[in-house]
Amino acid sequence: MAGRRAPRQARPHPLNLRAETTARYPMDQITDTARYDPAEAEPRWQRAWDEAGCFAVPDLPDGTKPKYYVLEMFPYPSGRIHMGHVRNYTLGDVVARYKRARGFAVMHPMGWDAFGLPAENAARERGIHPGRWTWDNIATMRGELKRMGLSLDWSREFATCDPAYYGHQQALFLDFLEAGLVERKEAFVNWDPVDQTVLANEQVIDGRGWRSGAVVERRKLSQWFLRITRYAEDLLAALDTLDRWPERVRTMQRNWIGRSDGARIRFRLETPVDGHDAVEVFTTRPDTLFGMSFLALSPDHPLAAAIAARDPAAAAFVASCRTLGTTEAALETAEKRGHDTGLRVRHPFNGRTYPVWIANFVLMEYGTGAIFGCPGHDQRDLDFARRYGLSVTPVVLPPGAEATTFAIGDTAFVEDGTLINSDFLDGLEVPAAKRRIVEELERTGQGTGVVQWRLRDWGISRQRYWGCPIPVIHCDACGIVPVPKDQLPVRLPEDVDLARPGNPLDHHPTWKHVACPRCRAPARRETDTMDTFVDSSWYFARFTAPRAETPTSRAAADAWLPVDQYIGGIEHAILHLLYSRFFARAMRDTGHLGLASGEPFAGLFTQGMVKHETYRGADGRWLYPAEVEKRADGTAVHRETGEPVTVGAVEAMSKSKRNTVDPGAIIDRYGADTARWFILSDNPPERDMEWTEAGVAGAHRFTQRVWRLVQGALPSLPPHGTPAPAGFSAEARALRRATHRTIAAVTQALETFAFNVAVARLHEFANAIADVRGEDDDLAWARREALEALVRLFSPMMPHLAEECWALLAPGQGMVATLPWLEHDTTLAAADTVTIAVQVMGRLRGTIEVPVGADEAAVLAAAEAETNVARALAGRTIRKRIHVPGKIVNFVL
RNA sequence: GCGGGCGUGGCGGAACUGGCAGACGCAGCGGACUUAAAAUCCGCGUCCUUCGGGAAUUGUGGGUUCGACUCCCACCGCCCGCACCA
Repeated sequence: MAGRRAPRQARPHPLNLRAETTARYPMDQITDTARYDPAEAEPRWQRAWDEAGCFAVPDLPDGTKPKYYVLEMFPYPSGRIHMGHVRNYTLGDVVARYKRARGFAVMHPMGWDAFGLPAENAARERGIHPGRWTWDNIATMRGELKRMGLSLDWSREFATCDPAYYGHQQALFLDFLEAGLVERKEAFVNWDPVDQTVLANEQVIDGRGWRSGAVVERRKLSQWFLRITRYAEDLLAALDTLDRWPERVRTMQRNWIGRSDGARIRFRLETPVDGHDAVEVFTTRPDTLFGMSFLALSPDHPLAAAIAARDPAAAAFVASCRTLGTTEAALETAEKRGHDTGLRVRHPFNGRTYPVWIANFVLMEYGTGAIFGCPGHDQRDLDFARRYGLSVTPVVLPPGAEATTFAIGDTAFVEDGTLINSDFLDGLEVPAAKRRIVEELERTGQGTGVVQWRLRDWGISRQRYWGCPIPVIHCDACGIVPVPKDQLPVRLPEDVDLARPGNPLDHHPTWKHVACPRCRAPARRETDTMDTFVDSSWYFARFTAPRAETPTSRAAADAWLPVDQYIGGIEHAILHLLYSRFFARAMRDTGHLGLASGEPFAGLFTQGMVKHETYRGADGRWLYPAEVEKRADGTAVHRETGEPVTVGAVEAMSKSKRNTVDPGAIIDRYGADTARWFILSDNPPERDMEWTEAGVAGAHRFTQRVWRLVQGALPSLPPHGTPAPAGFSAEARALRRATHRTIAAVTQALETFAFNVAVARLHEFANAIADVRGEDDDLAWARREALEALVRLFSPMMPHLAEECWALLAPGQGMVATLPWLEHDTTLAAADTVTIAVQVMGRLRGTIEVPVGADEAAVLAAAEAETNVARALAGRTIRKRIHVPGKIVNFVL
């Protein structure tokens, strides 16, 4: 999932391989044996965590600890992990490790979003079976993820392409079918006539298929739909309860669901056509009904089809609209065009008739596929009316305008005002006019007030091989027959021909031919597979009991759900998250979950992209960062050839621009902790970050600095667990204050996803520890306290280094991964004295150091006495003295 | 067009509930250590300075306040999402 729409990472360039690059990095030339060696230490600690089972949790928690479910969007197994994955999983791992230390039973699983088109493309291009390609990629990527030291419960791992997973998905489908949540209906699709397949909207580029280049047709096909619209009201309303979701994601979902309040109005046709004697339109502006000038049908409207059947000109017009494609972009750029059918409809109230047009800008998918045109108060209708010379009557008067002189030019008036030229609505304001006319329409049986949704049912049919088969059978006698549950999973056949265009399951020689489960007559399997978004719509529930015999184990699901913290890319703000919200409700209503709220993700965090500078060689070709050497003078050259390199813009890492950095190469060179620390330190995690070599090197310096700090201090430290001395010097008290303030600050930062702030506080703390030089017993004790705190505070971010330091500081005292989080001591964090800023007329003139809780008179006296302040005050009268205890003094003259 | 968000040094960014703007890191410059380099450590935002300090500065203009990065109004710029949605 993560990475399906996001830019995909490149295959590693040969230059990224370890043997090629590490020799250039200076750290390998260093002979200092005291250096921390992540390549040796990290795998060792990963084994230790694994053997101790630190991160495994049972399906049914024992109830001694509160639960916390951390989930990152699971990856699509595209080949190798990329920096986007590293960022995503690092963020989740910090949360998981922190919450574990805070005493929660933490569920933190990982799996694979393993169905999808790239596997079929790879099969075609390289002759590898999609399953083989996918499982190989999973093996590679699992190894790469394990090297990151993530605190995952790997015993829960699964891949969605495994029949052990998708069989349960088929069972869910059958339950949804029985509950009336699945529907088979005709729908328009993007049809590629060369590849003979349905294309997703994003696979249509400029009206052509992305692979074949053929002009895409709009074709009506029978498709399977999940009835997400049944939950539209709840999916919208419940957004208000998701207070730990980003506001913009909620806004995007609101727009997507798109509630609009309006009316349906019936217009009688003067001459019935083929059984149609009326047209129903939807409008949000029933108040403008008296400003009507025409009625327009979508080219896909049934009445348009009926007209086209009799009228070649109409048929030609409808056909020309079809070739435009269904992408929003294609519709947007299209000019408004129409065809006058010659038919007329009668107005519900004024007795007049108006022409019926077929117009290319009217969408069949929204409302009723027909509109009434009011050019005075709708820009689209106005454009259309001007083009075809249709009448324009203003019926809403802008505030302050004069009814006798007001006229519409090239801009429709779409705001509120007072109704004119509108019979019984005259004089009413727009909201009142809307209410009044709906009453009138309902009273006369010509219309009704309705709520219209933009959200459409979810078409899940895909004519693809590498997806979950839809478990139904088509029988000529019995119709659509569900596959009996005891025959699940319906497995994909292994032997397929992907070279032929069209649906591989459909032209498989034997697979689809089965006996009808009901009447035993020869029948055919459904050959469509499900949209891969289905796979990712319930995986979070399956993780709670990944080996259960049924899709979920109710006890496990109810114990662990909802996910407390979900983390992933903003590119899934609408579809994946909306589909999952729908699935949680549908699963609840079919008994698979107890989740009363229907909300699968209580908290959501969307991380930013990872970007990098781009480089071009002398010949204009893109170069990988690993091929480029930055010179001290700021110029860049090719490492091998020495030719100059042009440094371009910082852009999202992408294969096509080759501005990718291979995580494996970074771990080889610096270790996982360095990569994690850099990713967390650079900027706030919701923003896009720039990956820079200098930044990684800086992060790596810090790991070595910490190691030196601990090693250097070790000989002079009292043993772990030594009781505190009776008293502390001022210097020792200051260090302890720094320790306890840092505990408080880092805790606060981790709670609020301000990981970059946590990193900054830990830098400061390390500086503070290094600044303290004395050897007295009390100071040594405070230094141990500080170093132990430092290590434990950075442990969620650099877990391996933390273990390695902890083993030095407290040998035989267990692993940091199993230690509780530190609590700060408010008393120790409190200062004895405080620095107060002294202002004169709001300008800073000096600072004074006063005891905490000093009385106001003393503080003011000290402030006035400060030399620089005194000079500023000399010869002036103080009119007012402001004193904010512990903060500031301000003298007003 | 509608909706959401953001503007702070050369760069990424920090700043609690309105109280010392620029923490921390990166880059750059200077210094220490070294035969030298790397590594490491120290110092440095701008302008003026009589070296005490002073002035300007958080996109722009106004306002509230003893005091504004923070609150209010107007404007400018950038980013993201949606859109013939009737």
